[in-house]
Amino acid sequence: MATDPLPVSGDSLNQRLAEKGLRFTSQRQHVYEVLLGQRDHPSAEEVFMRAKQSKPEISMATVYNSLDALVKCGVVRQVNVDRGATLYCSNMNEHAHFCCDDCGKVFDVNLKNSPRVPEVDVPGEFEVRTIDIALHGRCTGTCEDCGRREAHA
Amino acid sequence: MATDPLPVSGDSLNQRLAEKGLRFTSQRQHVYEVLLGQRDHPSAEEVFMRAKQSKPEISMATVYNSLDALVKCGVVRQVNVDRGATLYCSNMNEHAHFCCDDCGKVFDVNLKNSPRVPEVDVPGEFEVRTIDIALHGRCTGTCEDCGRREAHA
DNA sequence: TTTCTTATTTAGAATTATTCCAAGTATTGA
DNA sequence: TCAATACTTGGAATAATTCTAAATAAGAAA
Ligand SMILES: [Mn+2]
Ligand SMILES: [Mn+2]
Ligand SMILES: [Zn+2]
Ligand SMILES: [Zn+2]
Repeated sequence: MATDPLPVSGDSLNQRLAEKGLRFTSQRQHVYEVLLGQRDHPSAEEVFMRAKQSKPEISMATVYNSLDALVKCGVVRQVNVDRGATLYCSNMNEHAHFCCDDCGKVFDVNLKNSPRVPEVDVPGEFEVRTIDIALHGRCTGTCEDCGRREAHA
Repeated sequence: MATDPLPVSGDSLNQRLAEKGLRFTSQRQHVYEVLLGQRDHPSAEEVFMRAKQSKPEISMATVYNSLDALVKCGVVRQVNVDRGATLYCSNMNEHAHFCCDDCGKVFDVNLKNSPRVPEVDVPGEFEVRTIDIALHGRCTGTCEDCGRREAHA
């Protein structure tokens, strides 16, 4: 599916961070660029490995910090689909996630137009901010990884 | 919200397990009863503590095994809302989860009638089996725990 | 029943995922 | 330019889950 046509970048990221009282740093920018560079659903560990390629001195702690900062300022979302590591998604369009229980890969799926968001009966004492929709099942197509539960993407 | 009016029990659990080639054991039954006895959203650790009260010899590994077995045979669902431990829900009615980002508690919320399930555009190569809907926000009501992120329920 | 086969349980070790820490460094704003 | 504070870092610590190998229980067959 189409990913965000307007990913935040440069000064814009700076602003987004500032709005939340967070500072703009080269590490945060770099982590964000890593996410934009390959728009799949990597774990913190995977982001760390990609980030090190062009910034070998970055630390795991900073990757976690940066991911948290990016999530807080709304340019990245967390994806929790199973018992494994949290994944990160840089597509901020409204979409759901399909997770293959067989190969573990996560894919974006579009929500159909109209009432995009499921109609929920939320008691008054709850203030809803975000809604995460996760579909589970199997990818039946040409997934060469299906069958082994290791390979994530 | 109302929890499942027909929780599986006794022979019925036996059958459900058998259908999946799993054996009925006193541990699995006990773990299931623990979940039915307090229908909130405990973590494996929490289930372990509750289970030990009336069956002190049960082990953590068995709790994980039992929870997995119960999930596999469809009488319990897993709930993954954040970076923390996986939670377990014994309410098998169709419902969504509200997770308070402040106090961490998870509550069941009803999906409105009509198209209960969100309309998603799933590419042909995916076979959807289950859909999980998680709402995030804050409980604004009389939550005495709100403000500290420890206490889960 | 008795026996055989295989699944399950158990305690504890091992792994994985994430958070915490203390010291040095960068950023902000006065 | 300086002080205050946020951020980064490597490594230790913790939390969550999985793995292991030996003992036990369950189901099927005889
Ligand atoms: Mn996504
Ligand atoms: Mn529930
Ligand atoms: Zn697959
Ligand atoms: Zn709350």
